Amino acid sequence: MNTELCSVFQVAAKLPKNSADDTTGGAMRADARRNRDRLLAAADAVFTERGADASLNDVAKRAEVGIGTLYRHFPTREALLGATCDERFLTLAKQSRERSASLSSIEALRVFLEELVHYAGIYQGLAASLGVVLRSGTEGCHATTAEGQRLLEAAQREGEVRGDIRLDDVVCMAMAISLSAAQDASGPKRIPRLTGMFIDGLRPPREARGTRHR
Amino acid sequence: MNTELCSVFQVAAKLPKNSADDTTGGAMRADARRNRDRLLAAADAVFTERGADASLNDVAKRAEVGIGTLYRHFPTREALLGATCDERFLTLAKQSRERSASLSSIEALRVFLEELVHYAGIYQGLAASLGVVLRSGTEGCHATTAEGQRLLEAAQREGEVRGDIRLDDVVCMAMAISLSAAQDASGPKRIPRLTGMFIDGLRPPREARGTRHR
DNA sequence: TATTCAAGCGGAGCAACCCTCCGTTTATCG
DNA sequence: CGATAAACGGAGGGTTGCTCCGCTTGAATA
Repeated sequence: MNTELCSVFQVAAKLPKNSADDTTGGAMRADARRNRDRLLAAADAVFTERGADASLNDVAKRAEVGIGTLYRHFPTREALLGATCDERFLTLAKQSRERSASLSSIEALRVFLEELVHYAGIYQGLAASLGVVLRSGTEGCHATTAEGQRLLEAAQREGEVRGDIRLDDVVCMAMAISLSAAQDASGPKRIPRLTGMFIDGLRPPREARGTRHR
Repeated sequence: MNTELCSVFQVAAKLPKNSADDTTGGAMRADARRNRDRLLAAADAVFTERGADASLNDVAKRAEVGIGTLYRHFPTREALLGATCDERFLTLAKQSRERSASLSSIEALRVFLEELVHYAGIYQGLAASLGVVLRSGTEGCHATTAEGQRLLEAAQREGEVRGDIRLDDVVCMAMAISLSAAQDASGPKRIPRLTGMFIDGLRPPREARGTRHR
């Protein structure tokens, strides 16, 4: 069915209480917590190595955990993928917030887009569902979209980006760039150039540009 | 021509002689031709119904043909997908050639991209493998990539598109737009805007633009 | 510390799918 | 009408997804 691509992360809500690094004073048994963490680490390794559709048996094996345990913690592949990426998106958002203070609005947006492209490429095949992923509502994804929205609006307020651009459009760009970069060995080297190019495309006609730089 | 273009046609050789509607005075046995046609019809039906990653056993069953026969005619899912889309891509290329005579180079490229996005959506989930499908080597896929290359080079010659853009990049844009549009109900309406946005990103900085218009 | 039991574990096992291999059938040609 | 090579078909081996259920164990309680 088509749901493979689109359903990524929809299931987010069903996950166990505590996120990977938790601290939500969990009612979770110690061995369960341990296994969950091992699974997340193993999943990250395996997905990195073999792509987002690697065998879940491999993940369980690498975690030295029964396959049943994997499915109890993460009822679907999407749930596992979601939990695995969530942390990363959390740090993406956080780092962007810190960094943006010392950058111009358009430059902050550019770096954000570039980072998004990188994150979309951490697992082979993840880029294709990036849009849905970000809409999943998990903590990290929510933080990332909120940050992107913030940067976009700031750039628009300053007249550095056309007013009719939406965050979805930026996400779509990230998908395209990531897909393009994944095609051949020289891809990664082209990311900054492609990113800069498309950010340029977002700018308004020169005569109408910039309340700040004028 | 440049090596980039070559990558688009790499796999071309492996397919059977005659394309879907053939007329290449085939050395193909009558039963083979018949089965091939039935397979194409069945594949189109099944892919339409269940998406581009439907079971190939189902396709064979619907065609009332052994699974071995399916694989002999179409060694990979992409080959089958490519052959199934072949006619459509053929018309895409043809219409683009006709249309482009009365359009500016950049506008012709924009419409081509938009059309490509539409074609990528005929089967649910086809967009995800659009790049591979276009490389399947069927006549229509070849015609479409050739046409895209032609439009791209024309726009570049006129200084309307940056020289370092490759056809692969354009295909990736189509994939991203199609995937993005497939994500929600309002998607299709956003296709023209997204397409325009990407085309804008392809243009060179304004001061360096256009040998023709000025 | 000993007892208790639900939460958690693990992996056998079934179903679905992909794809190959090879014995059988048959279209075509002389 | 043979002869023969092309084409057929589906059994079968390998992989993966996911469930189910008997066994293990953490930790609450006394």
